[in-house]
Amino acid sequence: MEQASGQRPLRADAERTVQAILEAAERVLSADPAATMEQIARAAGVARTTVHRRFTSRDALVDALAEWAARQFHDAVASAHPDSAPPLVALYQVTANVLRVKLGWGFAMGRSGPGNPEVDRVHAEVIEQCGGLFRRAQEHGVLRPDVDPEWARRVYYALIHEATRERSHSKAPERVDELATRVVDTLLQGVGQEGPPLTRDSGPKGTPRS
Amino acid sequence: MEQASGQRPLRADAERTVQAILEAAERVLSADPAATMEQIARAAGVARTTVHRRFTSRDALVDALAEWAARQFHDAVASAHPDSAPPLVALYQVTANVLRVKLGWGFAMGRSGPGNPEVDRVHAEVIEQCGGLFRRAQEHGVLRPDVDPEWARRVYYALIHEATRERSHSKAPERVDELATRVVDTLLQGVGQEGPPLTRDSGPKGTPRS
DNA sequence: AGAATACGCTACATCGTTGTTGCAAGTTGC
DNA sequence: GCAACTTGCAACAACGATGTAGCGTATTCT
Repeated sequence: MEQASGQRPLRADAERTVQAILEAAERVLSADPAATMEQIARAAGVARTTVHRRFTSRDALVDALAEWAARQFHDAVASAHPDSAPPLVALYQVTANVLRVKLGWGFAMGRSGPGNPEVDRVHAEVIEQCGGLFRRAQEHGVLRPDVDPEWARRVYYALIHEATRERSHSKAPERVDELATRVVDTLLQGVGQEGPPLTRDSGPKGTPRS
Repeated sequence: MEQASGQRPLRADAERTVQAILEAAERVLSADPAATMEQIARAAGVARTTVHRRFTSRDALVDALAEWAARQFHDAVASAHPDSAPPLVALYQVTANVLRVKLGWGFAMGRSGPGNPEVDRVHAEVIEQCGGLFRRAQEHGVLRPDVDPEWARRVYYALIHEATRERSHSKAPERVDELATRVVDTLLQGVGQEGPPLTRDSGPKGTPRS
């Protein structure tokens, strides 16, 4: 077992094949989570038997995929120094980094599920870091004191996920910055006008009271 | 084809069986989208063959489920009068109604996909209504003028979806109101302190250090 | 009560997917 | 150039899920 993880040094072409399979699996499985090995193999431009040679089973393949994505995810968050940089800077940096990764590996990151314990461990670690960041943000007055940090984190995740569902997947760096700005803006400010909305009546416009 | 849709008047007990199957399918499929007919049948308390008697195929079952959920979704939105009530009232009402439905039928609503054209039509209609509501909200000064209405709608969907992922699924009415309040609050205000965050430097704030 | 309908159960046919094996041909690396 | 490695291809076995059919029994409706 564990053929995909560098058990023994693979030859150059074999290494490329593994990479091609992983990328194809990402693409195909994000479109249809129940896709067959045949579809994945065709998308990777290899024979189905070759896929089985590199990954002992279908589960092993999606496991490797999830593990690879989890590592990318972790690195994207960690490289933004979420527990040392100023909260707002770190928040933006984390957002941009994660978006960059998730734009290309959307499938493998969503389907974490209780499968690989290693993947769960990494995800929990990331949640821990995000939680710490949000706590610091709250102490620094970036977040409102009365919001549940857990809810804030989940909203944050959801916004990032939604941002990756944008039309026209141009992975250009400036596009990522634009998306990150929108995510952070929406997270902190929402989409409404200033002023507490629910405590006031439905009073339409007229008195924006600038 | 089309056995589930009242082709011919079913007997009372048969009608109940159909209902039980749909509810069980919702529960089981939300836990595992690739669940077997056997699992669904067991969960419904009937034999697998009975499921096949009521639904010609597996696809027909999930189709019926999606159609049923789409109708519920549509009714939940329409009954809030999204294009006549004051925007803020309508927004809250729509949120509460949709939450009420989705708390019990989360699976069938997420998996819309390009399957049943009727389902797609209903969903498009709902999106149309939401779009109109958000446009009116913008005109009434509830939404900021510079936000993309489409982005606002997607954020709205994501927040509702996230709210249904809460621990402890108590479908108590007051719980729904609490969730709806949180969703609308977060949508309009976000989770941050007042003031534009990204234009200012990382400086935490006016020294809250109590 | 009687006819129609619905259900559970068993058995069976079919199909698609998974995973394996062997061999020939092509590629890489020394 | 040669040995080791890798891939494609074809064939095969095993498995689970889907869908069908028949029969005996239970329920509903009138």
